[in-house]
Amino acid sequence: MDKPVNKSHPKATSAEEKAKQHLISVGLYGRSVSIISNAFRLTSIIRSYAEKHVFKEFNLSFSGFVVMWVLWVWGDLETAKLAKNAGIAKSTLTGILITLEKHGYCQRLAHPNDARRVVVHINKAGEELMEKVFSKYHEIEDVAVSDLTSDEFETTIDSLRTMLHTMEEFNNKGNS
Amino acid sequence: MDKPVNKSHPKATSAEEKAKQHLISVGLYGRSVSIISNAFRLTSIIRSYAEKHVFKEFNLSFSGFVVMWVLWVWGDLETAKLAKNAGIAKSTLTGILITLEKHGYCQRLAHPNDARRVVVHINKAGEELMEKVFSKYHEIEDVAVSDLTSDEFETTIDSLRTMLHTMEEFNNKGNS
DNA sequence: ATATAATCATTCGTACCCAAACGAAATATA
DNA sequence: TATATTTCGTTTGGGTACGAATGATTATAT
Repeated sequence: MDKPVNKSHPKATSAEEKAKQHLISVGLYGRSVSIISNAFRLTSIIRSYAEKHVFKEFNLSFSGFVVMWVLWVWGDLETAKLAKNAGIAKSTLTGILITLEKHGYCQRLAHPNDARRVVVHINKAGEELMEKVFSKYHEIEDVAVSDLTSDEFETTIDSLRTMLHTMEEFNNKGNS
Repeated sequence: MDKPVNKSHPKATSAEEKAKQHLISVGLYGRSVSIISNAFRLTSIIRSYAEKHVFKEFNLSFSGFVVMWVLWVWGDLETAKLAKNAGIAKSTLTGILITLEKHGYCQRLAHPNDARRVVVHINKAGEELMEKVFSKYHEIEDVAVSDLTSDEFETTIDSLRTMLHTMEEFNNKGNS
């Protein structure tokens, strides 16, 4: 799967190079641009590809997939935790759950002790869905990393975890 | 800015570990999950942080920022190219341009030779906006990479470029 | 020259997305 | 035991987000 260690550096896309030149001209260029904006470009492409070639046939949006993914991994969850883990606002979740329930993938249940709360339960159809959809989606992930060397692969896993950790802490400081 | 070379491997978040265990239990775990889903989590956090702490005060959505960014870097552009470079559908761009024009950041001009086409021009107010907004946004990018070692930094730039290139080619094969 | 086809941006319908306002229910205070 | 206060999910309103249909304009064929 992984390539051997020696490899030349990949060239920047024309968009990346154009942006760099412009930023230099206005005195705002910094190297972190190359990491973060390429991360955005990459996730954007993977997302739209998955939406078109995997999720569409199951009447699933990307966010619908993420919500189902969280339910699949964590099991029954209250809406507040579900929204947080899925990275969306709880008001957004309401609409997504309506869509998911319509297709029978999950259902809202009353909380046994607290009539304000709602527990979301993944249905049998939802579990069967996720086994099919995730394995198809995962094929795309495998394609995305298929040209990385072993060293790049391992280092990039570490880097993304580190950046994620840094931003989560940075984010929490502003909300406390 | 960059850290020295020696560093321990960062731990996976509880969400990543939980997901891994579940995927192993259903026989669907692959290592690429750790890269791509963490990339999604990272960009999602950066995006929402920037929306809340940078873009909001300028009446700018994330997509509005990206559209302005493309105009800023490339100069006047026809709508089709603008949408493609911004990574959104043409029909989406129409609504975003209405919002951006309302705030005076850009304007639509008639194409000199072809009455069907529309050229989007960045206004003076738009350029001044971008110098302010981009430098603030860029501070977030710098925070995100601030805990990477020099080696991680350089390798991750290469990895992201390679993955981007792989996915762009993969994407083009399906559309030809 | 006139009909047909290709090519534009926009509109439409449906779904997502958030913050703020809302109403119901649980808890704290008196 | 009233009555605030807090804590829930949902609704609302403005703004994306997409594919498909639309209508206007240009290019091409006959």
